[in-house]
Amino acid sequence: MKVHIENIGDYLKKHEIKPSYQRIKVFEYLLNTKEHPTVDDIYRALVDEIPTLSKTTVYNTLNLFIEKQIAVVIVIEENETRYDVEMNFHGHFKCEKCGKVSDVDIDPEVINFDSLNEFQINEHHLYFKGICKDCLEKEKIKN
Amino acid sequence: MKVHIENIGDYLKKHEIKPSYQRIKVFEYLLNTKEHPTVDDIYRALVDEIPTLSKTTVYNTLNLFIEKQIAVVIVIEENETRYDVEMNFHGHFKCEKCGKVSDVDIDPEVINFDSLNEFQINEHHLYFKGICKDCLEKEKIKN
DNA sequence: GTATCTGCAAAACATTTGCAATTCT
DNA sequence: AGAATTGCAAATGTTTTGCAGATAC
Repeated sequence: MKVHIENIGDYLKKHEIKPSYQRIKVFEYLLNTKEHPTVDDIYRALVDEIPTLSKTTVYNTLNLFIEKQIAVVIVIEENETRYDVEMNFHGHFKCEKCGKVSDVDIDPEVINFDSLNEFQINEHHLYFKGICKDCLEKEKIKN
Repeated sequence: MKVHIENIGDYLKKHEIKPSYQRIKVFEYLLNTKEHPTVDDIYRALVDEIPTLSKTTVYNTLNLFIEKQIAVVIVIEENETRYDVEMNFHGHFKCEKCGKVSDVDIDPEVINFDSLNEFQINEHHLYFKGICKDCLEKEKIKN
């Protein structure tokens, strides 16, 4: 599902982003995790490896990625801004029990409603909330 | 498109909400406007009529509406929490030019993807961004 | 050596909380 | 009077900004 990227430095350069150590690490983390992390998740995941890291740099880096269109913001809940580097068309599901956010494959053809014809659509955001498989099974076992 | 409600006081009572003046006015505003307003929009719209109104009350009121399930939060963008009292299944479109948020009719049947089968879905949120009809026409006229 | 990038501290916002005053019945 | 509601002021949390020092080419 995730984009395959040979070399992060080259990928950043291709998108006019100078590949600093911090930027490579943030991008690498976004690429390797499936958690659609928040700024705080990213910061906490990297601060051990980069002890001087600041949240400002994480913010700067993410805003740059978004400007250069190699990442998108996903906001499933208020007060919880998450980031995604998977740029293919897909939806997101958030489990209300465990809080995990998963990707959902969606055929873009399906989202061609008549009611959208009057608009020029630039972005689709499809969010679903509920209970994930794992949490459903855990509940079954309990009962 | 909007729900038809005879009497807001009775409607609030039916949902176990004591119909104070502030609550009636906030609900009335949500019902009559199509703008999917933010807290600030609501506050600014009502403060002339209710000069003692505070944002805290608007927040309290909206949180109560959400708890009692007569309103929902819509978050199309980070840092922009909006509210909607239309509880039927529908999507939202936000114009990137004029900032207006419109309702989008969607057949719920269409949103039955195989990829969602492994989840128990409790909420759907469908957001679209782009340029609205009016802004597209304004651009045409300019050129 | 000059541009850029990083990260601290402070500022800017949005939302929540504690609590005292007000209102409603 | 008693219970609920309102709204001020302060607290909290998130994101942005200004700027000085560090880093890279």
